[in-house]
Amino acid sequence: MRRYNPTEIEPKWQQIWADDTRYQSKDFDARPKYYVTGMFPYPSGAGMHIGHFFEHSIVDAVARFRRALGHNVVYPMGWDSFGLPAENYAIKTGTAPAVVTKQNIANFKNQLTRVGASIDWSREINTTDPEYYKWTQWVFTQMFERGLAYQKESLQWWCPVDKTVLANEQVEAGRCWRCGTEVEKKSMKQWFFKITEYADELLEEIPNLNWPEKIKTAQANWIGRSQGAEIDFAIDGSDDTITVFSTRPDTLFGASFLVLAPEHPLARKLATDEMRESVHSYIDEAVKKSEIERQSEGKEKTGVWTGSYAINPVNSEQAPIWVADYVLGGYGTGAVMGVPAHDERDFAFAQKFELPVVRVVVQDFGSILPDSVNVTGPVVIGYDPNTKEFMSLRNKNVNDRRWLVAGGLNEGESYEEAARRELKEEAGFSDIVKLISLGEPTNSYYYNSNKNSNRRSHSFTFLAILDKDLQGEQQQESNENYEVVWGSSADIEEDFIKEKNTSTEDGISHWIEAIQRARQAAEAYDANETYKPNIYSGEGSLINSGVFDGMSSSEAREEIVAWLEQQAVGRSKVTYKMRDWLISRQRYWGAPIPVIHCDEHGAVPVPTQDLPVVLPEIEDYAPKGDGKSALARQTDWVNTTCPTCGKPAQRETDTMDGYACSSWYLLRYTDPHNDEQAWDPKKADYWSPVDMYVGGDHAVAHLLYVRFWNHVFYDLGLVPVKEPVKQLVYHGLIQAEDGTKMSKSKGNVVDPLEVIDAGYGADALRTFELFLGPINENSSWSSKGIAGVYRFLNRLWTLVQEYDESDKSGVIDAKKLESLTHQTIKKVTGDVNRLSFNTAIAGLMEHVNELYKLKTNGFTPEWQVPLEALVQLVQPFAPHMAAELWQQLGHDTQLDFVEWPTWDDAKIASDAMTIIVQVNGKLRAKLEVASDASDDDIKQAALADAHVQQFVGDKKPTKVIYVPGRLVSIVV
RNA sequence: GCGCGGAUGGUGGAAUUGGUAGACACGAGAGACUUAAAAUCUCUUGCCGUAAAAGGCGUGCGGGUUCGAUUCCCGCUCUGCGCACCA
Repeated sequence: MRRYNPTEIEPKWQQIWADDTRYQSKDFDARPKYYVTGMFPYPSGAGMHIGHFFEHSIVDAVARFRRALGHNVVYPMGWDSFGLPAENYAIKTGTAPAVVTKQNIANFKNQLTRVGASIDWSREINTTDPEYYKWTQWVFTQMFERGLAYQKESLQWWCPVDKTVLANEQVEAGRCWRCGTEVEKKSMKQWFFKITEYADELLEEIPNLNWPEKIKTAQANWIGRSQGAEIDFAIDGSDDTITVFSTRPDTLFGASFLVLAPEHPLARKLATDEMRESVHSYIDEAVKKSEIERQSEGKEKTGVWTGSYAINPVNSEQAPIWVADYVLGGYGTGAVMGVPAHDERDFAFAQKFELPVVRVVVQDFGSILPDSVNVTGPVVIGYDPNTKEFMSLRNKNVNDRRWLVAGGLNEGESYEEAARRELKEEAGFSDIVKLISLGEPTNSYYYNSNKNSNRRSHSFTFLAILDKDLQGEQQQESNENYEVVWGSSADIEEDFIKEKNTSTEDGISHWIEAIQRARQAAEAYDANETYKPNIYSGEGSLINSGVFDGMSSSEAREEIVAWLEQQAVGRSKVTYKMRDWLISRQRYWGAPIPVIHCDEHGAVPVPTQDLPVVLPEIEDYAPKGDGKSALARQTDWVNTTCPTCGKPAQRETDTMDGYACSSWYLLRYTDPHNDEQAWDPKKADYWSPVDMYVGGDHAVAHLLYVRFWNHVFYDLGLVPVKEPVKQLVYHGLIQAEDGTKMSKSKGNVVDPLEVIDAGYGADALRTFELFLGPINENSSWSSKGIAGVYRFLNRLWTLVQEYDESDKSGVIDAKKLESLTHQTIKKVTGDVNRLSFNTAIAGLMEHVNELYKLKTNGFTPEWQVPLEALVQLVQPFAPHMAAELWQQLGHDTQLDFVEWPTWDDAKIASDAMTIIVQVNGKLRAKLEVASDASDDDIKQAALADAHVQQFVGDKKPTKVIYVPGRLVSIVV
């Protein structure tokens, strides 16, 4: 018998695959195309790790599955090889980055071969190859001509160690994403791509993407579209105006101050003589501060008054103008209106600097009813700190405790006075230790049948600290109807929630809110703290807002903006969080930005026929901290002539962000060797979009840029669809055995080649990585676990060997064998389709276990077909073994293109089925019945079952439910 | 703080539309083979209970809907990730 020896068969098949062209995809083939790949890696010196292998296990399983389904599969591969590690290595050692890169690529490629990935190497690309970056540069010139690439002097994040500018996406918590150094701000002239022009389009397409929700929301948040309004505030005694951006123009009447970002152009100018010095020094400090310093100060607000006032356009009231760094210069207009009553940040600021708080929105409970008459008054909840009990009222007529002390405001009475009065009348308490206001007022809506009108009950809620033993007489009417009861807040709340679940009156949540606030206030009282009510920043009804009073905030938003527009002091406005994409890098190892600076013609793009602008070979790669790349010192290279006028001119010395190179590589795969154009649109037509793109990194940056470029290409007529990636698969990480992240420094990295060479082989490694769990979740490596998968492969191997060597004269239950096989084909096919590889493999294991039971009666010739199917099913996971066994089963065809097995439901079905019987929802019996038994017969059989009878007994079943093919549920 | 996920045996995980919770695997235990070990094969394995059954309890916690809930609804707790003073 041949032993399973992956170290022998795997290299053999890898050689066969490398020697023929079976994995080379054909353009314009009549079969349906399937384009699948993983995110191309940066070829680091460390080699591929277990995560790369995981990614390719997924891609390769899908590629092999699709090939067997009859698709023209392309599984291309390439190298994202521009980047800092190679350059830093070059600075240290003087070795040209191109040399190191070449070595690393060879290493990666060898590793990929050793997993048995069915890659079409004829399409291999490399971003550092001039043949490739020629077209990256060409895309830049296209962008430039459409006004989508532009140069701008701006303050930029600067990493003092890597000596380069960083994009917003490359700054993580105020630190450089590469080296972790605190970043600084530096003003420089930089190149940008105008991604903001596509913000709306990119956002609109998100819902149509078959991508993980997580990524889609991350992208939507990143784009950060805000619908709002710009509002112009005149400045008292000046011709300047300040325009603020707000998503809540409905709160305009509550704007009691304005705040400018330190970077705001008017910030210094508006400082009055007395305030000039403090304003200027505040701004100087703020601008100097790094992001990390601003953040480390937490939420503590700082700021300074300019001494000037703005005029609120709706009510002509004066609003002091402040400068504070909690307002961001780069977002909106760099100025906001302070509405402390309805914005937490403004509230904190107002508290600190004692600015007025004007409440203009009241929270509504229940749906707003038309023509509501306002009734106002307090709601009071009693609390006895000695017993920690809360007081409510029990309604004697309906016998529930979901009533609180509440009432209307008498003429001239304050809420607090009314609260005390009601507490005495309704509950009999006149000694109140303390009356605590529970913050923001609320509205609740109801219909008053006595008065035949809708009511809006506008109430303030109070917590009354009481001693429950000091209860006096209730007023007679109250006494007749209500009894004072005490209990935990949860008890009371429960009664209200019960009511809420059964009642149609949605205003009930108003009372629940009151109780929750009361509980918080009581906890604060017990802890001897002051209760700090939350400010209300949600939707509601307007108050203190002139003619807009009573409107819902959503309605008022429109009405107020309409009014502002009519007065020409405001306008509806959409703002995005996303900024333009900064692509300039002051580094050597990148694609040179193809621009020539001419004194006369400014920035001129290099004409297509002069591309590529090739990176010159140099001696010293190190940047000198002057904000320029090493290229700037290559005067021979820098000095050139203007393409427009031919006069002396200089080359741009910045290189492009690596993300630019990776933003179009998926298209280059469709036509990788074209030296006439970036790709032939006909080929892109055939292959686009990518059917499945697999990765586990870059939720926003890369995946947004790829989309952005493809949208641009679509507008240029170069691609057939707007969206480049149909389905995105985002896999989790494989962590170390202890559940922590694998890292070189921790020394817990599992080397995939070591696992293969230890004798487990690539098939076991691939299969195990897919068996660990759902691919979109993180999982942990397990050295024991891979042994289990190896055992399974070994059992499968042995099964075929035994069949091969047997005289095939056994006894066999052919029907069982067939049914099992079809069942497994169905399961594995379905599971692989939905990328549930772990359950597909489990199904295969189960199948092999069953076959082991069947083989105890020996083999027969009928085993041939089921074994062939099994080998086919295992092929996406363990292709080497599958190829070997396929051959051993007597085939000289390429298994890759043998049609995937199909199943027949009729062959899965058996004559008998198991019906479970439940009595009152509990499992009591299992019945074996004929598949064609009638519903009534099954019900009768269920009732007749002795065990079921034990539970039914003399009681008469009130209901017998039969779910066909599944269960009988009896209710007694 | 906001957004998006997740919580199931000793462990990783399964249950695709509300219908036998714990597939499959690891670990553990027992047996067969062996002089012995490894490998291999077979069996047991959620908890309580029992000689064995019967029975009871069980999918983070508290409620609800339903004949029936891991699955749906309401309210919490913990946890992972993303964004984070974005007005």
